[in-house]
Amino acid sequence: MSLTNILNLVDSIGNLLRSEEKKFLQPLGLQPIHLHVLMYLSMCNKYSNNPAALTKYLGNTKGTTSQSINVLETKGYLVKKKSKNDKRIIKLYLTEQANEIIKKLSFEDSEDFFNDRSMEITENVLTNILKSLQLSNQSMTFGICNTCDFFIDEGDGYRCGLTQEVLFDYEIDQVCQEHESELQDI
Amino acid sequence: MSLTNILNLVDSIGNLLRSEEKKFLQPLGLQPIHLHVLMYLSMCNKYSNNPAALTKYLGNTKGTTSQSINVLETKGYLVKKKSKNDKRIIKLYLTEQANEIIKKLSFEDSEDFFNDRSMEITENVLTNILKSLQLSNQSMTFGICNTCDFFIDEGDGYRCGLTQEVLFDYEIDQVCQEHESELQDI
DNA sequence: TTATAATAGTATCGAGTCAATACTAACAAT
DNA sequence: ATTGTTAGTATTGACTCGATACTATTATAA
Repeated sequence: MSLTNILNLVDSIGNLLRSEEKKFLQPLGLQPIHLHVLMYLSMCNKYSNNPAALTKYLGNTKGTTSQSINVLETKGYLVKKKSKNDKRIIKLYLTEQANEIIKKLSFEDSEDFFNDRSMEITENVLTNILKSLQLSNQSMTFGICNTCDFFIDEGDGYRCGLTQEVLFDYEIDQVCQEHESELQDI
Repeated sequence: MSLTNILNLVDSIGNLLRSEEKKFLQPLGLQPIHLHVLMYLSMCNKYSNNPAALTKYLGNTKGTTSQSINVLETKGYLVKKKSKNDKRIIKLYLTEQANEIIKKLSFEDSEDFFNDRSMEITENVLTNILKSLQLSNQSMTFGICNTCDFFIDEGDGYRCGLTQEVLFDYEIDQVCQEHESELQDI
């Protein structure tokens, strides 16, 4: 019942998932890194779908990230658009072709080995482990929008306290690179 | 509170751990795959410390595994010994140099955000997720010796029901490539 | 208003991983 | 003996990744 045990389990599950991913990606001519890029872009919000955020998320150099993006662009999985506010920034958008791949790889939640309470506890424990790892490594600050300290519920809508922009319903579950929060008690 | 949420958390924690691993390995001139090999060899039992088991565990081809092992041998992290029973099989043993690296990367369990019951539930849920993934993919059968259906507790000692060999105390917590078990109820 | 610095991203090259293929050696089976 | 299977190695080509050097845009400062 130790943190080490849990992290070893996380690692084992991760190894298995990656091993299965590989078999799926092989016929498509894609590498694991490319799938990570697609998955990230499918989760992230409008402040976070650029090469710099990807670089931070993946832990690679920006040159490497640039190459990964080019491969995906050439193969038709994403398109680049220059940001209007800041012409240095490039926004990345997934194509329908990419969305189909992501759909195939998402898990169906049909199987219910576990009761809801167990799932809830597991989710809380893992969330806190993730947060504390992020804190102790000071490296990554990614998180879900509506769990952020800057998130504001105005009753008739939502707002980001950092950018002061209004948030649409579909945006509040997305991953943001500017995410900040303290640990929760459980 | 869904399986998908939990698997996404597992993936995020995995990404973060790998990202941190990379920073640690860079100065040593090692790649992530090499650390996975070392970690596996530090956990596995005497039936599982050979290139074929590593190939199955890592999901790579045996040629690729052979190369990874050669790098680690050249750099002094492991030694090869031919098996006496079957001269085709090579047994892999970690050196002291490798054990030091593994020790540096193991987590200290000091921090106790979570109560024991939460940790226990999390461990059970993750264990069952791992098992069910292994079942549905029919690929990997690795697991801890004493959770195996072949494991026999004889009161005054332990025995493997598959090989019929006596198991020493330190062996019953190791990872085995022949592991088999059904899902637990929780 | 220029300089200067900082930020976002790209291009290129060398080192290294990985898959595919073909190979040797040892064991198994008939 | 033979044929087949299993365990591992060697080689080659495609590709990833990090390092470095580069352009373009924005921010800061004198």
